[in-house]
Parts: sequence; C-alpha cells; structure tokens
Amino acid sequence: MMWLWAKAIRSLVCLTSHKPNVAHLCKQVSIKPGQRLYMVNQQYPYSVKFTEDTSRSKPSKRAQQIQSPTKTTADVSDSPPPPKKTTPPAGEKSESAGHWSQGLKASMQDPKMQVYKDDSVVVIKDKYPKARYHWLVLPWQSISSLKALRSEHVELLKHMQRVADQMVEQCPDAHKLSFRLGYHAIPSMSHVHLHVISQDFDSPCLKNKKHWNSFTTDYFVESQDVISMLEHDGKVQVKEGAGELLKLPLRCHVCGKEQTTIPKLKDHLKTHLPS
DNA sequence: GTTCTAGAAC
DNA sequence: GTTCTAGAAC
Repeated sequence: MMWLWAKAIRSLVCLTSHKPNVAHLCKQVSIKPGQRLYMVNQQYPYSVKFTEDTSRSKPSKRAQQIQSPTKTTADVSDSPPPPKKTTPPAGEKSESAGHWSQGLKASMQDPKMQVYKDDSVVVIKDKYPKARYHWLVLPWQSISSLKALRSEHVELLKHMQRVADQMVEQCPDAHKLSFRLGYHAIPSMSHVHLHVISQDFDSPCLKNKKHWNSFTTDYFVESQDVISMLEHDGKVQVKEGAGELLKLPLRCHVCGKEQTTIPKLKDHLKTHLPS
C-alpha cells in the first residue's frame, strides 16, 4: 500500500480521476499538517495537486504599499491561468469554494495580484479590465454583497473610497482620463468590491452589452450613493429590476449617441479618447 | 465572471 | 457568405 506523508503541506485541493466515466469521483478534500493521505487503489490514475492555503494570512500591521502603476490592459497576458475547476462536493451548490463566483476571495489573497493593501482593504487589478485602468478595492472582512451592508460598515466603505481616490491620484494618466468609483447592483462575483475604472473603456476585455451596461447605466451604483444610503437608511436599496438595465440599448456614456453593435460602439468610443 | 457556439442579423 | 449576439455551460 502506498502512502504519502503530507507533513509539509497545508491542504490538498483535488483528487481527479483521469477516467471521464468516473469524473464524478472528483472531490475537494482538506487535510491538516501531519495528516496521512493513503492511496488505496492504484487502478485509478489520480492526480494530486497541492496548494498553499493562504486564507488565514493577515495583512501586516500598518503595512501600506502602492506598487508602481501600470496600464491594466498591458497585464492581461501576465495573469495566471484561472484555477483548475473542481467538482463541488455532494450537497454543496454553486456557492462553494472553487466556484467561479468565489474567485475574488482567492485573487485578493494572492500577493501577485495585490497593488495596495492596508489593515482593512486590499486593491487588485481586475483580471479582465474593461478600461485602461480598472482596479477593485476589497475589504478583508467578508461581506458577500451590497445587501449585507449595514450602518456599521460606513467607515469601512468611506475608507475604501479614500483608497480608491488614492489609486486614481497615483495614476500617471489621471490628468487626461476620468474615473468612476462604484459597485455593481447585482454583482456576479461574491465578496463586496468597489470598482475603480477609467472612463475610456478602451479594452479588449469589454466584449458585450452586459459589460457595457454594467458600467454605464444605473446598474453601476456610485460609491458615494452607497455610503449615503447606508448613512440615511442603514442599508443599501438595490432598485428592483436592476438586472434589466443590462439589456438596454448601447448608448455612448459621453455624448449619449446610441450604437447598434459592440464593434460600432468601440469604434465610436475612439472618437472620445484623449489625444 | 469567462468561453463557446448556434443561429439571428446583415 | 460573414458578423454579431445571446444563452448554456463552466
């Protein structure tokens, strides 16, 4: 019997059979340092992948750092490939760790993705930037979405907005580009994140109507409005039918002219770019 | 969130 | 014929 002494590693991510007909056996298993993993059946060629569990790492006290800014669009190819997909354990639905919607939780913990961090927030570059500059400000505190925000979060959100402002200030193109700070009304990714996005929308990752309308309609809720709602009502009221805003016609955010297709919109946007 | 692709639109 | 969108799958 083969066994593997898993002393030096913290977690085992996935046991995956290479046989398609037993793909349902793929499971995510966590083991602690010192635990033994026994391979009991050599008939199945399992692959075993180890990753470092950094979920417990805390930001160092008063550690603040802004890395030298670069255009986000130039970094797309440098992004690490998305994590290997794993079949959720039985009984767990679409929100389990490893599901695409949980991707921000991993990205924010990855030092290679972090461009700023302090005691309460971290800033990462959006993996698929929809403009020349597109950052996400995330609190270390786990807050699933706007719905979970309460009055007690006001100071945190104000801090996130200040950090966002700092990101814009240190941007070398801040003098010629404008920026907006805001949240998606119905975000796809879990964990509250503040978008800091330049208004050129000059990016190959901006590909469809949903992308466009999520940043140029009321689907994009200004950071200041979220803070004001919290201060006034103690919660954030997301307008009913916000999802329908994503289906609106493509309208230029600068001059208001309607465009019939994404390629035409992108051509049109070039006319508004700074010279 | 992205990717892939059928079929609608041109 | 090609371009483009929108929905399924991940």
